Parts: sequence; C-alpha cells; structure tokens
Amino acid sequence: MNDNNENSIREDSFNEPSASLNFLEEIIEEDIKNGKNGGRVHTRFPPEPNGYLHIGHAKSICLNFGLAQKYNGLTNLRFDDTNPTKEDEEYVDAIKEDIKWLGFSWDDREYYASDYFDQLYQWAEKLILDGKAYVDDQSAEEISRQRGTITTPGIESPYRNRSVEENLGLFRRMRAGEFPDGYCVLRAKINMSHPNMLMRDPIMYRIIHTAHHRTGDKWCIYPMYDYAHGQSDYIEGITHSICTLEFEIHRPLYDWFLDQIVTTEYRPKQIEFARLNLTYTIMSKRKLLQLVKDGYVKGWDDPRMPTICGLRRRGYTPTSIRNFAEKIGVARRDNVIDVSLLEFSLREDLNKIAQRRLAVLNPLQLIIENFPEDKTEFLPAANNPEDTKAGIRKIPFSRQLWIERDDFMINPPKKYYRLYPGSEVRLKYGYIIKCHRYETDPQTGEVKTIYCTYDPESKTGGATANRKIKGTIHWVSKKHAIQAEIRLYDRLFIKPDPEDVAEGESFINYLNPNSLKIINAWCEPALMEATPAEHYQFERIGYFYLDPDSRPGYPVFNRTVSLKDSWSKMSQNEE
RNA sequence: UGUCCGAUGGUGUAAUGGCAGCACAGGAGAUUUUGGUUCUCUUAGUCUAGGUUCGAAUCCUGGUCGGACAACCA
Repeated sequence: MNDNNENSIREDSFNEPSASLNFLEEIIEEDIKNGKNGGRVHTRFPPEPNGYLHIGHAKSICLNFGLAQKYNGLTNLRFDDTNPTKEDEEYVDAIKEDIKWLGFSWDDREYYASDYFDQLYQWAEKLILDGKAYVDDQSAEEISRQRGTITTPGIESPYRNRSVEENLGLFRRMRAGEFPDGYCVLRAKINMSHPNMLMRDPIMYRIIHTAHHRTGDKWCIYPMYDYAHGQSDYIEGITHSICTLEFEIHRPLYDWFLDQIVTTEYRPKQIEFARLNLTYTIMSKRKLLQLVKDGYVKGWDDPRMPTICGLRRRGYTPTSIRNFAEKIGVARRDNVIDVSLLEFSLREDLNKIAQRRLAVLNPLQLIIENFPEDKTEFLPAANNPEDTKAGIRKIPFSRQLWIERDDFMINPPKKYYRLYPGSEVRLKYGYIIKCHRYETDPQTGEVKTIYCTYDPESKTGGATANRKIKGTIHWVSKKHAIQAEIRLYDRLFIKPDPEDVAEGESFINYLNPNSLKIINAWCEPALMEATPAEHYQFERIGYFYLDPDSRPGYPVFNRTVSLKDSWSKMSQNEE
C-alpha cells in the first residue's frame, strides 16, 4: 500500500503494542485480561434531554463510543429522563442528530431511564422489604436541615424506623397518587453520620404530578439520579460507566444500590474522568441557556456557541472535533484546553477538504490600463491544491478588478511585499501586474482607485510566468463579481476564563462586543453555487461555510476560522 | 473546619523504579502563484521537604496548592 520504506518503518513503530494507554484504556484492558464481565466492553452515553449538547459532551461521546470501538464493544444511547419537570422531547431529537453528525451510531440501542421505571419500582419495594428503605413524611427543608453539614453528622428522621408494612403501604399510596407533590419521599436507609453526605439516607423517589414526555401520566413518583443510573447500567449490561469527576462522590452510592440488587457475576463499574474546559468559553448548560434566553446570542445554534449545533453551523467538521478529542487525551486532573488546539484541529481538516475560492472582503478598485475594455478571460484555478482530484474551475478576469484594501499601501513598511506605487505582484491564477499610480478621494483622502499595467506573457504557462515575484494577491473581476453577506465571528468572551468573575460582576461582563461583524463581500461567480455540503476557503482569508439564512441569489457565509496570519503577527510585533 | 480526588514546560498529555517524550502555543529559518500548507531548527517542565533505593516524575511520610461534596437536579 505504501512502498516508501521510511514511511512504513514509522508506521510500524507507531503501531507497536507498547503504545501508551490512557487510564481508561488501562482499566479496560486490565478488566479484559481478568475476564471481568466475560471480557465484554459495553459503554453508554447518558444525556439528560434538558438542553443541547456542547463540545464537552463531544469529548464524552468520543470517549464512550471510541473505547467501545477499540475493544470491539457496544455503546448505548440512554436518555436519563427521570425528571419530567425539566425534560422535553425537543431535546431528544437534537441530541440524536448531534451524535449522528459526530459520526457515531448506537444502532437500535436507544434507551430511556424511563423504560425502567417498572423494574426500578420493583427493586424499591424489595429495598423496603429488606428494611433498607423508608418513607419520610418530612418537608424538604426539614430533611435538608437534618442532613447535617460537611463537617457535622446528620440526625436520623423520626420516620426512619417505620415498620416494613407501613413503609410498603405508604410507598404504594405514593405511587397511587394519594399524596400531593412533596408530601413525602422514599429514602434509602444507610447512615446519617456518613462522612459522604450523599450516603446520609439519600432520597430515592419523590412525588411529581407532572406528565412525562414518554410515560405520560402513568407515574407520579420519579426516581432520583442516584437510584436510577447504576440500575439502568445494570439492566443494559453496561460494563464501564464513564462519567465526569463531579460524580466521583456518588460512586459509593452507585455501588451501594448495586449491592442491594446484583445477584450475578456481572456488575457495572463507574469510572470518572475530568471534564473538558476551553479557554474563552463557558460550558455550563445554565449559563449557555442564559446567553440564549437573554438574547446575547441568536439561539442554541448561534455559530459563536460551543454547542455541537453551533459548531456545525459555524462550519466545524465532525472529523475536526473527533481529532480534537483524540489530541486532548483524558485524565483525572482538572484541565483547561487552549481553544487554539481546537482551531488547529479544524484548520488541519479544512485545509485538506476545503474548496478554494476568491473573495474580496474589503474592496478597493484596481484598473489594468493596458488590458482591453471589453475583454473577459477565463483563468483556470485549482479547487484544492491539497487534492488534485478536486479539479479546476475557471474564473473570469477583466480590466476592472476588486482587490483587498489591505493589499495596497502608499507608504509600505519593510518586508511588505504586496502592492504599492512602483511594486509588482502576481494576481493569483492570473498575471503579474505593476502599480503606477493611485487616486484618492479629495474629501477623505481615502484611496479610490489603483492603476496598473499587466505583463501579458506572465499568465500561467506563459513566457514570463515563472518570474520570481514575492507577493501574490487575490482579486475578483468587478463586472462578474457576486455579492454575499459575510458573518465574521470572533471568540464570544474577551477573558480566557469567563467564569472567573470579579466582585460584583458576572460572566456577561466579559462578552466580546466584537464577536460578530457583518459585512458584504465581492465573490467570484462560482460561489453563487455554494452548498452546505462543501466547506470553502477564501484564499488568503479564511474558511467559510454557507449559512441557512442564505437567500436565492444572495449567499450568506459564516467565517469558520481565519487562516493563520504570520504577516499580521509579524507587523504587530514590529510596533 | 471534615471526607475524597488531583499536582510533569505557557496549555494538554506520555514515561507503570532505569536517557523526561509528543502535540498545541511561542521563536528562528527553508520552500511556496495563498505571508496558507509543508519541512527544519529552537525556547520552556517533574509543587515542596524528608525517607526508601545503586538509581525516584514514578514508592513511603509530612507540608503546600487546586478541585469536588451540605437540590425532593443530572
């Protein structure tokens, strides 16, 4: 497949079995080696359908599906829908779409915690029968007060030692709907002075008279997360239940509930990893919701949002996100990933696949004085220099062009090799031109028009085509250009850690006022046929992606990410 | 104040008692009809104090710093 010797050697050493494992892979390989759960690997991705998925979830998705793929296992999609007051069908569909778009499949294994309400209820009765659970009639406030604090033990509920019969009767009446919301709860009887507060007789069921998006009015009691999650894992045959670090403290409870019901050799195991944090980004669902609700962004899929749908609309590719997840690795220490690593993964993919086009975002008129008035030439241009199979297109060229305002200076600094009086540049895919003079607006002093001549032999394939010219600039033919709306996005926050708030401020104070700038651009005609099936690179500018707001004859493009720009960096450092 | 978890260049992540490596970011250069891409070189790291050991990022002890935990949320 590859007869380059050096390359195949490198490949081989890369695939050596000694390649290092992350801590999750180590645990899994150890479990497989020990024949745990019959050597099976079965993971799950368990979103709560109460919001949209973001890049942090993408890490979890890549981990869960990736690990299963690597060890020939399976991954279930399971909606953790145990709280009907917060959850909605709307989110279910969005979540499914996002996971599919990322490139993962749960086949037919789409489950809901609510599928297990009957089984969960049966097990709850068993716990009551075993004297391990009781109905508590106290108010939420009272229960909370009795729970003690982090440093002081709690005290036992006066209802803690009700008889099994009384508990069973009460629990059945809870289920039957005889009590209003909050009248009583079912609690596990564990230890009110446990140093881990979650073990101080945690609540298993509460009364909520609200219709559920799947079970409708069948239930008016709903299980809490801790009581539902491990049991759901057990029902589904999950082997490795991977979650984020904040659930670490829940693990003893996860294990306690399993202890009460597991009768088999098989048993799922919870393992925690550190969630993703990104510089200049917030990941909290609550805060993202606030951005949407209060109109700081235009919706969950606003291209500035770190949501999967936002990134998709912005022009991110699934490949770039998967590669990113691979690069950041996984561990148990808190981390903040530099957003430039995400952008690197994005450019890396886009560079390979993006269709090149010419567009002028900030136009300046250029006239080629020795080019005939009425002549149009069609110049062949490679669609993608990284991929010859992408083919070519022809770009119209004529006497009057638009060029980028940045590509001309009256008094250029050192190392500026674009256009200035007397200089020569190459027009990309076209001719070498020389600048002779320019015209300014007498009112404003702004440059209006640049006058050049072209070297007719300097076209690709021409006699002087290979002359060394330092600068190449992009252009569009004025009379053939089409207009498009361009949305220039920048980071949403001006502070690397927007959640690190000063006294009396909130993350809202750190919003970047320039996170969106809308302009009009002149584009080569081929962009009239732009489609969301393609990603585009406007040469020398950046990557762009067609927005659904586009109208017939008027495309709208989102700037996905700019090209790396070592010139602006260099000229800034000079200052 | 208690319990649990964690600590390796600026940011991530390897090294599983034996040469501290890789990626991003930063810097310098080469190539280039994109100041893009690609390529080369380069700056920079084991929280701290002790102990075990021929040998410690790794094992032990103390400290320091950071995180999690007191919803009828997940």
